[in-house]
Amino acid sequence: MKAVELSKSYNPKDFEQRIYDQWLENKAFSPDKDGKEHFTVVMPPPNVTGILHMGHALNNTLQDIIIRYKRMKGYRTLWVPGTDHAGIATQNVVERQLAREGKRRQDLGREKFIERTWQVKDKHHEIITSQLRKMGCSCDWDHERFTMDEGLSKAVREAFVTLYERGLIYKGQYLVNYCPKCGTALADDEVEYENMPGKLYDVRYPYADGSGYITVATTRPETMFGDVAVAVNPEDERYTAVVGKELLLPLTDRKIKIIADSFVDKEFGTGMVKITPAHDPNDWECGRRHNLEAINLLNPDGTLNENVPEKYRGLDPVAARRLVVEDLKEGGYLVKETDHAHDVGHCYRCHTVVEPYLSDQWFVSMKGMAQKALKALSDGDIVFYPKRWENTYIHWMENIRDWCISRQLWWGHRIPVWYCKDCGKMIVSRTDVTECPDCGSHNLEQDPDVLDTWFSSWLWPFSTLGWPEKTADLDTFFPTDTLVSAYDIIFFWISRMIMASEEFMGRAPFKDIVITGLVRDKQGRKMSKSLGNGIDPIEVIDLYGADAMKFTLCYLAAQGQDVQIDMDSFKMGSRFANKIWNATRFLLMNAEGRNLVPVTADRLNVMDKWIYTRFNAAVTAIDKAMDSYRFNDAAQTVYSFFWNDFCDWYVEAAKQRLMHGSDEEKDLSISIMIDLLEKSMRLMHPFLSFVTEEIYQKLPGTDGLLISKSWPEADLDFVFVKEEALAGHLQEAVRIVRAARSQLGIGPEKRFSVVIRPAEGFEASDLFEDQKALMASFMGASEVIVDRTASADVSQAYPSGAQGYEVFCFVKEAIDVDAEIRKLEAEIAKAEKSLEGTMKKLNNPQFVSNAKSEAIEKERSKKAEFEEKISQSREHIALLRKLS
RNA sequence: GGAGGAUUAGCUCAGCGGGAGAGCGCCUGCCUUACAAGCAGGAUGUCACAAGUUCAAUCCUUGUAUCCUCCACCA
Repeated sequence: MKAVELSKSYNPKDFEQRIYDQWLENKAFSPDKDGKEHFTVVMPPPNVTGILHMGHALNNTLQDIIIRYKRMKGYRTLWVPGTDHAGIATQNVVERQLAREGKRRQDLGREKFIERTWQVKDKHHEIITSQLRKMGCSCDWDHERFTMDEGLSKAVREAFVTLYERGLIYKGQYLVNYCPKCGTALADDEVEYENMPGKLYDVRYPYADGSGYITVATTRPETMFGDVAVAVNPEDERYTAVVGKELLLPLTDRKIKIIADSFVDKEFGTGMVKITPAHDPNDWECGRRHNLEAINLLNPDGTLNENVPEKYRGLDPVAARRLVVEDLKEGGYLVKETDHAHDVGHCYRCHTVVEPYLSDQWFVSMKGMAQKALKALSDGDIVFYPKRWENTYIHWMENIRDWCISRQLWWGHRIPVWYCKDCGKMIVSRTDVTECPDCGSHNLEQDPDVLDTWFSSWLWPFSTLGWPEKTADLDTFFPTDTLVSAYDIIFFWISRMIMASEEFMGRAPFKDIVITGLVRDKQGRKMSKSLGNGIDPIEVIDLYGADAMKFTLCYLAAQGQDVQIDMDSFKMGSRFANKIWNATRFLLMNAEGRNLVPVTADRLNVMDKWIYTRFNAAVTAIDKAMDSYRFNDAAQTVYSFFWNDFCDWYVEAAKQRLMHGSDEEKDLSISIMIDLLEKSMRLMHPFLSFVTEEIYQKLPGTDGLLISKSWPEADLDFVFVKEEALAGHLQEAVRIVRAARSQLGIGPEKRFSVVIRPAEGFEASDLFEDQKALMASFMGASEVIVDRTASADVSQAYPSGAQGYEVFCFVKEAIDVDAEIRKLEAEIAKAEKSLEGTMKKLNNPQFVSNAKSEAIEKERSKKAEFEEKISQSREHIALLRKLS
């Protein structure tokens, strides 16, 4: 045959782009119409605010590996790609742009602002999808979705209106987390708490009747203008007498009462708490229990409003606090200030301090949905990998609170609610409303707010497949199978998808939930834009290639543990890809002019049988690893099979036959290796997609694309347990001689003869005899003699050995006798120590009666081994002594 | 306050109830007609600490220490 010649070095840039285009042209990512079962993965949609980072690379690598594996296994695989409009985050990006131009969003107006945001979306979308292509993601672009495209917008409305009709969505005035900078409400889990230094102020509130005063402790004195009561614990005997008395609120002329409420901690501060319902969640609850008014002190921009005395109006809370403290001090109200570190909520997008803020918002009632979501887990409909995340999920679901879904933003899905400005009617509708159904007025106004971003992404597993329409896709590919995500969005996204799916589809959206770790830098810090410690996947691809990146990430992705990497980490994948390239290059060179023949079991020698056995073991191990999402195990198996077994041992051994064999032997040898290479490409394709595809297409006898070929299922006809063990002995003998050579400082150019003396009944004696030539070449020996009777003059040689045989290297002149004797003595000491441990076990009657029989058997063989080692070494010492 | 994770070679990390592993780094020798991004050989560990369970513990249990993450509360 005429073989293709590979370029001298591995250069992924030469083919990665071309291969990806080829996959696209051949529609290789489309679900195969004839497959057996479906297998669906939906990609967690990246935000269109930025570009993909290493975390995305890890996620998408694992998804791609799963998808490619399942595709080769014959499933109808669909991987749905897409992006998320990312409400606040994207709006912030645009607002920052505007700020640089000295403008605010109000200067543009809603329509123009949204238009501009779409441009930002388009730009980032372009970058993100090109990154995914460069990574080699085999997602079906025909199924790509965006959370704000037409179909998904329809799904959002359907979900909103349906929930409203089911009484699960309501509107009301509540205390919500509010970011003054973003100008919008936030959900509870969008607030990040950070411990900050602060002060605790003890403030005197005088009794209204002038009979003295009480002292309250507060960290936020500026909110005192919203105080409507002071609370004490009903069981606090210190204060039972004063409950009900009136106080005069300092700096104002307002009177408030002392009330009793059990939420007050007697131990904290003075045991007296000022109640400010509009500015503290606990106070809000307390106020509701006691029917107290809530006085809102804040404007939407976070400054103090007309409900505070004039001199404080318009100030931001920090400035107001300073002034209030000053005035309290002056009025003699401030008793003391103490340092008090406490957690302060910050906006998860812009990191501004979040204020509790009283406002009209829309909420989803969550308790009922959480119950169903919990049941999905307990029924085994969903399974977390690793399992420990189930606790996190359960805890969150059991403590769930209603979800604030309205956002005072412009970028997002407009809330599908209209208000009639004439009769005041509220209309919740799936379609746009232009006429009031009650009074017929056309004077309608849509709710100005948009929905939380997650209100669209929680529908992702079915909205992307066409819901609420009954589409063929939905019918075929839903429910999806595996979701791969990092743990930081279990609450935001995963939990809510499960709830939405249970609510709207009546079942879980996916079965397996694979939680990956976070990607960190070498200092263990999370990679982030602000720290500037992120690694751009494209940089990695440019330097090492996509396969190097994929393989390295997979190799490091152990069981949801965080991975710490830097640019150099990817060398490992790069070296491996290079190794594959070069092994192929060598084999193709040797295939030149040869006839490829069918490989049948009866024509195989012991090394052939060994490598086929190893191959099948690798297949089995990878199947097992993939079934439990142990990606690193799979990657390690691939690596050690191809590099250590195939290249280092098998191909090296085959060189003998290739160089010195008959034509027939050469044909057989190269045929076997090409066969194994072809199978290896299939085995490795999920992990190193580009280089395996490129090579596969150049192998003789292949046609079509590797991506669409079948997985190399384990072949029991090519598993040879006995030969595997025999080949192991051969390798060991080779290692012994190589080690001796290295230790004695004998260069590779120096040849010497080797005598192997097998013990009686040693199982590999015949093999050694048969494979003398091969062993000699591995050992660099001038000749190998297998001599059962030790007729050679062994006393002139360097002695060594293993269980079952001894090895004598005829290199008398190189031996430092004293050093070698010391070494052997050390080995004897070590073996004696091991023997002691083994004997302790074997002499222990409880071990013999309780331990598993394999364990006992193993100890017995260890005993024999150690004993042989000791006696062998003693003999060798004696031999060495004769030399000096 | 609650929950979870980590602690194994110089570094990054696998692993496992029965003789301690990988990659990188390091040392020695090799450009052996695929690959120096390579080949061969080698050194390095009280598997955090302490108790317990077990015939047997790096692995299971409990406690301790250090580090990290999440949740809740914080007047």
